[in-house]
Amino acid sequence: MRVAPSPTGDPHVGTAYVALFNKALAVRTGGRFVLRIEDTDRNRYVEGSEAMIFRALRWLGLEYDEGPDVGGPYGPYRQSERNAIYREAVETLIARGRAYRCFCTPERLAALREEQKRARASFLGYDRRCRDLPESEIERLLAAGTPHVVRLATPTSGETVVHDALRGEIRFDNATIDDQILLKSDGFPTYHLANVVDDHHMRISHVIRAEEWISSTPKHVLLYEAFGWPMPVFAHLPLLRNPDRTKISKRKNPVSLAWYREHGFLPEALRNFLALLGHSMPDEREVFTLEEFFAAFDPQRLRTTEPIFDLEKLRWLNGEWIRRLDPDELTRRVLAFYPDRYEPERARAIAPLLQPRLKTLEDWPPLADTFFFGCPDYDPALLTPKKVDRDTAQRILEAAEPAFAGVDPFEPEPLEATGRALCEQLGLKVRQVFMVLRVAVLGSKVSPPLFESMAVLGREEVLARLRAARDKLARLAAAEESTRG
RNA sequence: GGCCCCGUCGUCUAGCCAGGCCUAGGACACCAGGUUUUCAUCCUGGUAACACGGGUUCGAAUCCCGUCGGGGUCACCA
Repeated sequence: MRVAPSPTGDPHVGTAYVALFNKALAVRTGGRFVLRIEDTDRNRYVEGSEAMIFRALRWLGLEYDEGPDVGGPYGPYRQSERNAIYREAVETLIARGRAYRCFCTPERLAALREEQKRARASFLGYDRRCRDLPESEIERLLAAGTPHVVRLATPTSGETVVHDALRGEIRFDNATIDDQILLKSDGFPTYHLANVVDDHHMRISHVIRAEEWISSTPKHVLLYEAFGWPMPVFAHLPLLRNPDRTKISKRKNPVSLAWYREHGFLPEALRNFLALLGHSMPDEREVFTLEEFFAAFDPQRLRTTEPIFDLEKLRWLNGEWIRRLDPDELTRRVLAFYPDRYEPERARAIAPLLQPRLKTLEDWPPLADTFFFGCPDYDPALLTPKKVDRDTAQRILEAAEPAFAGVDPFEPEPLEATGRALCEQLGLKVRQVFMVLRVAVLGSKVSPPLFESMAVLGREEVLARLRAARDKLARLAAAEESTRG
């Protein structure tokens, strides 16, 4: 089993999806999971993206048994380093008459394509002009150093049958199969050749890849046959979709694995979510670990209908995973996510308070910052919520200061007792009083539980904020007074 | 357009292979209620689907055919 991404930019969520199921089957069957870098297109090569692929797969916990940076018995695992193998393979094919050299220029091919399109030809593809070039002509062109490619000589009649483990037999009329280019004029192989040759040499038993490859699979079958190699098992996973059901794409949906990491998604949640798309657990469980997934993975339970990547459900799942984290672990994740921003001990203290309130790690700062960087400069109007006029708010704040000053120990239970006594004393509703205190102490109408928060802040800080709130209210009153006057 | 794949609530899915247990179950989202100190968590309930048409059968979401719909692919990219 293998995953074979191209180093052409940010590692793609589809790569992780395919990797996950390949790895799952490897784990289930005791096979090996291989990472191969398909870097045969020098134009699309992006510096550094290979390292990003390594990192992304490890981040998700999809370690590979063989790969460019871990080695293995069938390396090298980078196609750009395997050119001699492909050239030899191509020579074999030519010698057997299953491939041929083509000297047509890209310009001629483009013109050909144009013409076929204009004529609404049912077959779009190479017209095989070079397929039966006389030996002498080939010699002459070769001697002249004419650039050329090597093409697969597909049968012109009959049909090629692809056995897809998920979809059964898929039949293709050979007349509709193009004479695919195998070796480009720059000497690099195309995907089709390199993929087949490498899968064979690397002992890949199951080719599990995305649905978009179905239509080129007959070419691969033809290649295996031409080489006389045993056929691997093919299985095509459904393509991940945008909300409009088109193939998942950058414009319509985040596809970069780094994006998910950088936006506070947990690897546990992302891989759990991916596993949910296209495969179901026998007991219909939706939240499960990688290990549980591997243990329960059953190729029979793979689906072929194309799933829409629902970010909302991912966010829900991420929240589930955050809630499952041990508070110590949540703290570690947060500190790693926001390096050097939060004091660790206090972060640990509020972690259990914020835990049920986070969907992603990005939800942390708005709730947490008030515990680290002082009370935010909130709108004084927040101190007079519904059913609380200014005088009442003033009374609450004035009474709160001495009341909380005397609480000892400064912990949630006694603080709450004091808070409730205060309500009684003022003859006000808990709801009203607590909201005013919440805004005064935390600077927001939305916060973790009030008294737990106060305990974390400490007596001095709480009293200071209470005083500041009182001043704020007084200034507001004065301002209104002068406006009126 | 040719070829190919796919079609159960808005979304992810169970059920389909081995037809009756399905007045189609679960989850997300949404709506309503409850707990609560705000928000969230948590709990309860609700709306909501077998694309359509034939056929086979005592009986079809499940098997067959067709239609329609969606998607993929047709590069010296993978």
